[in-house]
Amino acid sequence: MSVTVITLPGMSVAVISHRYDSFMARWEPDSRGRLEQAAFELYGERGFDRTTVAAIAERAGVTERTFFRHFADKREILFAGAGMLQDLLVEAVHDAPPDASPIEAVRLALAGAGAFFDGRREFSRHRQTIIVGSEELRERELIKLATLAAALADALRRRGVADPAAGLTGEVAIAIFRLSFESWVADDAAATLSERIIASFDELRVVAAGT
Amino acid sequence: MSVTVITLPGMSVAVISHRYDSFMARWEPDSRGRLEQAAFELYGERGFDRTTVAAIAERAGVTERTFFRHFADKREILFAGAGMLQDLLVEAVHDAPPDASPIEAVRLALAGAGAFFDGRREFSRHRQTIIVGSEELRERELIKLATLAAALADALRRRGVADPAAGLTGEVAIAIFRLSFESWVADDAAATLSERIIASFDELRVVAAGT
DNA sequence: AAGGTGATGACAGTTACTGACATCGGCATC
DNA sequence: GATGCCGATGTCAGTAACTGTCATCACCTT
Repeated sequence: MSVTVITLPGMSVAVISHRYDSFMARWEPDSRGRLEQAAFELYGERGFDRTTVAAIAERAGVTERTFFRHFADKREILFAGAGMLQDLLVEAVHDAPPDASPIEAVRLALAGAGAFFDGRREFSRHRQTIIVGSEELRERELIKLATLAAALADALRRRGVADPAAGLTGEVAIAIFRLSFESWVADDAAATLSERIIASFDELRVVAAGT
Repeated sequence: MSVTVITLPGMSVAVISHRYDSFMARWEPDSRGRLEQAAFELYGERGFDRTTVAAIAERAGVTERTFFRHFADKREILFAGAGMLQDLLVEAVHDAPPDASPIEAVRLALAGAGAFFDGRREFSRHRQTIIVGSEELRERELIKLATLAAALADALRRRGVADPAAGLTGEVAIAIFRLSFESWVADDAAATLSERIIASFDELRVVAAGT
């Protein structure tokens, strides 16, 4: 049997190709996926702080030790998909038209990523509710975004963007993503994430000019 | 005897006015200051991760329990002064000329705060070395800065700045502060923090215009 | 059939943090 | 100057997040 787990921010799809195992394996397959689901449920039910790793492991039918073999710590289970978003954005920056300015390159990348989230609004909202309910989780979210900003800056440097501009553009891009994302999950208004991102870039131009 | 502790980011000065106590108090005074110093030393010697709270408490001559009465957790001891920087900046934004644009207001505030740090470069460098050496500490630093960004945005709203602009300006200001601070502690070049901050705002105008 | 491998369990140990209660100098009040 | 409250600390037991180490055993390779 082969198990392929596709993980996106907070969401994982386990593609289990049941080659119809001769009989039964020693353990239920996809313990990692079960852990993710159990954690997501429990964090939603009781909140992150009042959920123990023991409870997650129990619901998933494994031991605590197995939890820590799959996830570095109790928070990381909610961010397992962050690497994928980063790859997506870095690639999009890399693939932007060669003559696009730095800000234009990240604008295109973020708008593209926004489209990805637009189909997952309810899920994103649930996840965001969990995260904002815990200081620890917000810390982890911030460091993931900071890493992302650094990766974007690197992608820009590989496009030939010089250094004060590359770092600054990366940081600004992430700030815009964060603000747009927050307003998108908080509002019930119709605007999509992509639209909000694009509007934020316009707003940035106005704000930055006002000196 | 009266003990006044003046705390700045990572640095605390205990002003002990020895009114020459009748005799000796029950414990050595300023346990909080001794804890800060012990922690700072040990984090520098062994790194944050390999320093236990027990070791800090022992060097400071108190019990572990006392550590946690003064500081919420092992990281917070390095950030006890963050509130002061925030008050400084918020006040500076509040006091900016009424006709200053949002970006101009935060620019003035940050440049002023930069001047404050300029006299503490070696100390800032030491502290920064400790922080970048630990993922946990970087997380804490990021959430402190995010809080600061929110406080700046609030200060701008009180100046009458409308909402997409206020939030965005706050975030951008903090991004600039962070980048400038990092380059200031990393470089040996002569430029002061304030100068770097001002240069970053100029850079921002150029970057943001390039759409 | 033999042996290697990978995912898991079992279990003991460390460390961060919390709650509850005891202690006792200093100070205000009487 | 005796009484009593207060605030900072100590003491101690407990919880929960992690880590290191070794055992187990279905599966795969040879």
